[in-house]
Amino acid sequence: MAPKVSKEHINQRRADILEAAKQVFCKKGFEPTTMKDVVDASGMSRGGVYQYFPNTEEMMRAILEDGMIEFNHHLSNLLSRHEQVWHAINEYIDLHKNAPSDHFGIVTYEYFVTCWRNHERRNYLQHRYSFGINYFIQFIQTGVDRGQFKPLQPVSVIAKFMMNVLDGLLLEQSLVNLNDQEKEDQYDALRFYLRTVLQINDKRMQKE
Amino acid sequence: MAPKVSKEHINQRRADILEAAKQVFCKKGFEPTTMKDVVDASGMSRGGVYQYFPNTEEMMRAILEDGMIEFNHHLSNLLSRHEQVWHAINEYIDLHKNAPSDHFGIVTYEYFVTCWRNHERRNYLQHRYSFGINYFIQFIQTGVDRGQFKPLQPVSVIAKFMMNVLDGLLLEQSLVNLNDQEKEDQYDALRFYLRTVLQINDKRMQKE
DNA sequence: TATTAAAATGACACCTATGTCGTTATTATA
DNA sequence: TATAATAACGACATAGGTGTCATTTTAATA
Repeated sequence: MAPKVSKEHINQRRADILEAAKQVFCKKGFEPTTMKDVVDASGMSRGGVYQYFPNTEEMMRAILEDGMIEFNHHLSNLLSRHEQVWHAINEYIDLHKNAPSDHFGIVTYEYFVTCWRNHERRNYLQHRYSFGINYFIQFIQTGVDRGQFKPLQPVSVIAKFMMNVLDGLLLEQSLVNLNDQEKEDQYDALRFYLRTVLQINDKRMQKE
Repeated sequence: MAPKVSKEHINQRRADILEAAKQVFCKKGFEPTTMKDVVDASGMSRGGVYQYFPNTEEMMRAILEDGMIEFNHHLSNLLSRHEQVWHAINEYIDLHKNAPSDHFGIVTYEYFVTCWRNHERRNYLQHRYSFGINYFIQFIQTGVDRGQFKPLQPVSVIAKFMMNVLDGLLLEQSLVNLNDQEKEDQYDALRFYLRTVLQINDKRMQKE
């Protein structure tokens, strides 16, 4: 006989569980969250949840994947939408700056900061990291190709530095008390570095 | 009657437990480490360890405090040892760069990255953060006072940015595969930013 | 050497999460 | 409407960590 429920139903169920899991993660953090927590939050039965995910690790991974897809969707065509690459970079930075202020960002850090003791998790982080770096490299290289940047350091070094700073800022915002001005100042400092090291070619650009 | 053992004995015992705890932390990470782990690693009895520390949180805190004292010891008189503040900053950066490569650095991050769900831990991080920032501010301000720097951004902003970058680099080194050259490049990028934003006044300094 | 404060021991009862599995409810097909 | 595949349920046995406490050992003093 054919399968018992529709694909949509399965997907919905899965999404419900992930929604519940994300809520618990945001409230308790990743490590302390137990399968029991998610079961309770989802309103489903123990066996029911286990049918979809064997542990919180898989749930987290699934949430991250979904988030990645959404993030890429936001960024799609970024470079083709801006003649000035510097504007594209600023849009990226702004998107980063205005990330949702739930705890999920910091929970993601918690998840990755422990990857040194989990091979699979480490590989996954490495993959994400490379992806992010390549994104930035592509940005900068496009600026160089269009004759807008004349970088004083290797493009890959600048890309890594940018990523490092952005990650650090998200962390900093979540953990220590920074007011809006201090936050803005830090992003300004990043822009200052980028403007300087990229030697942006257009006078108009340097103001913003 | 007088107390049963000497102060030295108590301190030694305490130090032994912390040594064992640190080893377990480095091997397993902070969260997964149980009191049982530390008891087993220390070779003491359950009750014996509990007489000194009620949980792993207190152990971690004690280890951090000891480390802080040692770090300050390394840095003592840094500013008075260098006429050129830029050299002092570089010594600081080098000390950071050559931090021991055991896992304790990253375990410390794990500990602090979860502080948003633990008030006491958060206060402690805030205290540490302020301390670090003030250290950097003092550096830069001294350079300004000595007429060596002409910063293009507020001193406190530069200090925070520097701290952010250094923290990020430690994290990056621990989690993703960076070879020595890439690592060096990232520290160079930080120095590039600092040289530029501080407008170091002495031509000789700008080379190194 | 005898005394005694307290350091150290380890067994114990309690608690909570885990993963499984036999049973029940559900729904797409015949 | 009957049926059969399977989604969903929830009780259960297991495992491991926790904090305590009565008991034993230790070493500074008298």
